[in-house]
Amino acid sequence: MSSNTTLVWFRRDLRLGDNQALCEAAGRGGAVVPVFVWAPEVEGAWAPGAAGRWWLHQSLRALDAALRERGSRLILRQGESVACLLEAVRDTGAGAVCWSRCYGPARRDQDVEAALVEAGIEARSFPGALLSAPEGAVNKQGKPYQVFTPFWKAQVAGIDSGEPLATPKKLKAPQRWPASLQLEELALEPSVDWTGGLRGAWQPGERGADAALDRFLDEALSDYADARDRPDLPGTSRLSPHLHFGEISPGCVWHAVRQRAATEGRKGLVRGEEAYLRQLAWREFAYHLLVHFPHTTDEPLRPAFARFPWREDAPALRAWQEGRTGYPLVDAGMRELRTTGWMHNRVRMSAASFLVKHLLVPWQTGARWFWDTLVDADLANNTLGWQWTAGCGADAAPYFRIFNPVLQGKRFDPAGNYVRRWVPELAKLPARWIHSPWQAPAGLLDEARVVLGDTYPSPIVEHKAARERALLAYEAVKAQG
DNA sequence: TGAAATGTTGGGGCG
DNA sequence: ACGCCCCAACATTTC
Repeated sequence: MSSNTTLVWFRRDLRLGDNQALCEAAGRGGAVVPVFVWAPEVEGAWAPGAAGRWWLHQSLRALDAALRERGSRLILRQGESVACLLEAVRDTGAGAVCWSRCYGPARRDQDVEAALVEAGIEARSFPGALLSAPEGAVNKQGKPYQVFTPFWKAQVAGIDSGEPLATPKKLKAPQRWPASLQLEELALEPSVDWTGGLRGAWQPGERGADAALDRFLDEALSDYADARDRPDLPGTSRLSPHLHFGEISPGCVWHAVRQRAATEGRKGLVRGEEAYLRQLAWREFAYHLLVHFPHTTDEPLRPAFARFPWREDAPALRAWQEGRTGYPLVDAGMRELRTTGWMHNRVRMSAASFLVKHLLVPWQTGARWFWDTLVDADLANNTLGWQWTAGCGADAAPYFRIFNPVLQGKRFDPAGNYVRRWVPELAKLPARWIHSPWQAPAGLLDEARVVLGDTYPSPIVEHKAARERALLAYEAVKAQG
């Protein structure tokens, strides 16, 4: 025990590579004590959901294993963050605490920093979860950006994130390790195991993140501009949960994509690379909005939407959640979500639009369901996505843009293979009818063993009528701007 | 990061 | 050969 021991407070940066806080601690030459504090109460209503807790459990185990390969280990504590950290400082005699900042409405970072400073402990925090720190970013009027493209051009597009920081080869252990809870004691995994589908779909942890990035670069990036909209193809990066938990840094991903152009001797980026970096920039934009408008997790950014005549419709909500709306693309997406904890973004837009516009259920209700079921549930991205869909957010889709789930299916799942995978009771229908089985000739339905209203539901709302109802509801918002 | 309604155009069938 | 109509294809506007 000596005052040149440094605590590394792991937050949502569950990696050893390109980790500023860890490198800072290791570079001091003294002992390093990695600590994770499970303090869900701080986030209040937005404590991690069930799927996110499952992922967190796996990721903490992977982080501990990686630390042990380097002569270290992860200390687990549970309770209020300030109290736990001060206690860990006392237990180890540490003189400093390093961490990667978490951006969001919770004020934990500020509380911890103030408490450490007051206790005479050095506090060093780093912006490792984002490409650029959001606090000071403002437009020419001195206000936060509310439109993506100017934000992209001024704040993100030109970033050169440079070489990622190397992984420390060895971490000096303290003379005696402080007490730690067992991972199981945090009770992050569900008591009734429903996570088989998650286990089959993902490899949480830094190694899984690196593997996902390598696959994406080798197999999907060049076609990303077009294939990213195709839920039937492996055209996306699938990095979202890894990025959420910081198993890979956005700077590392950004650098890897740009490096690809550099090694091929290109000055500019090809379409796919540019399109993917823009997606990473949407993540930055989401955090920018969350930091500057923290109330938008629960309230629409555009105040006029307080007047919107949302409906209470428990049976329709349940049908949506369970993937039995009668619209195959929506149902496929909602079942993919429940099974794997993830849904393709193109389908997220269609499914979310269906809940908000066809069913007139409040976007907050959808956001809450996604929060509990997505392994990549992220307060910034989830808030942005739902407010975008509902038309009440920054740079949002106008309310009168109403997705037609049949047309979206025909356009982006042309052979119907995505629907066949997740809605197997429709698998034998030919592509022509698979997105609108109610229009199929009776003989074909018979051959495909489909009985509407029995083996697969009839549509719970009729598209044209639902569209007109949504447009009528929107009048209430339009009236006074 | 829509879709539907409405408008325009041009090729081809046909009297 | 000509004008007329139909309608697909595309463009524009409206929600």
